[in-house]
Amino acid sequence: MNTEALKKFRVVLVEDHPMFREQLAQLINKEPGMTVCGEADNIHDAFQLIESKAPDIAIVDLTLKGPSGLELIKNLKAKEIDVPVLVLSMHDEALYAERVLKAGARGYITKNEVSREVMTAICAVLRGDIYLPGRIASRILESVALGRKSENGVTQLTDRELEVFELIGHGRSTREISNQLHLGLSTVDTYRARIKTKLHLENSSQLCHEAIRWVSAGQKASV
Amino acid sequence: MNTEALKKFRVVLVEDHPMFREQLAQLINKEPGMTVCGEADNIHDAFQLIESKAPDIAIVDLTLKGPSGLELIKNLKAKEIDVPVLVLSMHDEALYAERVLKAGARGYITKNEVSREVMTAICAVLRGDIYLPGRIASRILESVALGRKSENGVTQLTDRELEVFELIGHGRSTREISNQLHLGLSTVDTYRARIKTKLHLENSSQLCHEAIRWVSAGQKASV
DNA sequence: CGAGATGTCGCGTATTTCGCTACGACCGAA
DNA sequence: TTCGGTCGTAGCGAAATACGCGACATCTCG
Repeated sequence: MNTEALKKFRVVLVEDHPMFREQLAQLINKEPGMTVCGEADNIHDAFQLIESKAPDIAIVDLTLKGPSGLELIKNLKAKEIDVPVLVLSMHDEALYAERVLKAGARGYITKNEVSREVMTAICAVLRGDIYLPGRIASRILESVALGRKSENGVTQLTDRELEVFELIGHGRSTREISNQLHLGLSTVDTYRARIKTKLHLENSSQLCHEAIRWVSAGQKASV
Repeated sequence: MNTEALKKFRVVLVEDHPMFREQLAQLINKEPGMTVCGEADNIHDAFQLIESKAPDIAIVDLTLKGPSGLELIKNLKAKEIDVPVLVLSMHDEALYAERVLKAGARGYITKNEVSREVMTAICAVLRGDIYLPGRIASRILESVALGRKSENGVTQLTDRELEVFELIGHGRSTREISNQLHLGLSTVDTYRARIKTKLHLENSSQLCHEAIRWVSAGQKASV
């Protein structure tokens, strides 16, 4: 409207559901102090966009077609492009939150939030804060309180554990793994248990789930 | 605006992502000839809502927490509640479109559409037409034309089986699935068995593996 | 040296899987 | 209309697996 409105916060959206992106853009543009300065639906375009526009904040969906938003965050960090990232995810899981935070994101919200929550998060991140909904924050803090030495995720697995983890990710059963690795059944079982502990997984379904995601993500995810 | 606007089309929304629902509601209410007359985030509430309000159209998300939107459509049909349903799905696959159409829905669009496309679909369904984006329509016709013998795997799963398959793909255990779907444990077990047979899978590890592959591939483009 | 991490394994119980059976509803072909 | 097939639902019992606990030998690092 007037000249003083020039100093709006500039936002980049990275989200591959056009409809969702559109509405998110609308939500942001409606806000007097903000404006969407670019949109992308894959990490390649997103990277270039962020590099060229240097926005005040990037809102990134975690599950894009192609490489996930996590990659984008890591790439940005690797290239030392210092833009605060707010992750918008479909997954209501502390595990993902931890990873993206570790990768350098400044906030993690899910698509289950109402838009007010989203604005709150955006503002917090713009202010320089880190934003996490209480539900997820408490789960993360819990695991930290339980004596976690920084390193989250797969990095803290021992060689053997990782080996087993990857075989699980390839759809092998415990028995098959024990044969393939010439180990006792119970040994593999122990590894499974330890992996579950380290990765904060509840049961074997989740273990399987994470292992497969890990494997098909091509390992390059979290070095 | 004026009195003649009284005869607005009344819309019910069934969608469990608050943010998305909110924006969708706004989109509809912004339209002069339409108004949102109710919202629900699960099929139980949705059913009662639709029964009591008798809207001119229901826009239903396919993937809700609990039983899927497909169930809702079937229930409505079973009770002979005759409201046109427009399905809004995350999946860009003819597979789902076919199923919901067969169940009685009058339209199928994905969250990949821009909002104008959504309005187009709503209007078409209100007019009594069946609406399908060309991309999906052609794929359906194609498979019909091909006589349908090809049946590559997942296609031949029944609705229920597919539902279970997807939940497995999200890392849910059999127990969790039975709770979520309000089925007996053994029922879910039967579905697992049938899925394994149809997909030629040896054991639960492979089932899990395939399910997760399917789910994570399903969000992106398709065949 | 001693504490802790790692690789290896077993045991007993709780849970899950798996193969089989079953049954009503529905649907299409004979 | 009857027969055979599919679908959704569910139970049962045996076998397999998961899970929590403990154990012990190395190895490594402070």
